[in-house]
Amino acid sequence: MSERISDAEHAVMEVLWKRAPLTAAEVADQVVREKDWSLQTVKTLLSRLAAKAVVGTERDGRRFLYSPLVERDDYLTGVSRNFVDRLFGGKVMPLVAHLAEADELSADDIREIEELLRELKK
Amino acid sequence: MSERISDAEHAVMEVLWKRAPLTAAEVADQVVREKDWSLQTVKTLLSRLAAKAVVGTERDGRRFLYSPLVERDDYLTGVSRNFVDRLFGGKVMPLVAHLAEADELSADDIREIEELLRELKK
DNA sequence: CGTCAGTGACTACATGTGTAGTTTCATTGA
DNA sequence: TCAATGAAACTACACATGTAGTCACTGACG
Repeated sequence: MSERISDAEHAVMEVLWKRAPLTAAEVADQVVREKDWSLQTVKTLLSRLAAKAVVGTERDGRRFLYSPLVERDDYLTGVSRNFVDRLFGGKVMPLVAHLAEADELSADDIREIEELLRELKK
Repeated sequence: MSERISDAEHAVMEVLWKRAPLTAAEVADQVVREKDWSLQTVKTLLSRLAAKAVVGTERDGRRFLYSPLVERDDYLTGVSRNFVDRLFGGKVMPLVAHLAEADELSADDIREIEELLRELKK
């Protein structure tokens, strides 16, 4: 049932996942380093996220402090699963195979992943 | 510049990637096994894909035959790259690590991926 | 030859998304 | 005290998307 987070909203979430709580202005300051958006745009996104209960608000005098209510990890798990399901029939192997074939994996990547898998088996 | 393919459109593409060219009715027949859509819906999706030049049309009497103009592999590469870039800073390792931590990888998966990586190094 | 079924073309319409502008209200500095 | 400032709330608006409905045409069948 977890609410959908759009691309633009995601950029805002990344800021809050780094540091929170923040005011809208502080979030906008950070977001603007990446995206060329106006303060109003960021505020709209924050409102939408709050409406979806993906971020929480806490009154601080006349303004709000925003904090994520969803863990970044949980979010990533959700979208990753969805992604792998939709595009690779739910199997991770074809995804890795595809990335490998498409030369998206460097030798370093391969070594790191092998290392990781070795750890996992313990 | 490659045109965006929406989720619903993607389901249609999967059918055409399996076999093509097909008529709209044939595509719909296949799609309906997965999604509970009407023939009209599938036709709309085909039109939109054709408008975006993601599928090509060839007149066959009074109807059309549809074929993909985009390779499945190229499409997958595009979306995978985009996905990994947006969510994992362009690195595949964190993605695999994440899936692993989230217990999305079975022991079989791990073995298969190791096998694949071993092959790659040759 | 007239009718019907199948086909593409066009239309529809609610909701989501990107991207703000405008309004209203309270606080604070002069 | 009063005006300017800054914050949230509300409004806007075009385009994308999911999900069809309707229309007009044409060829096949009786």
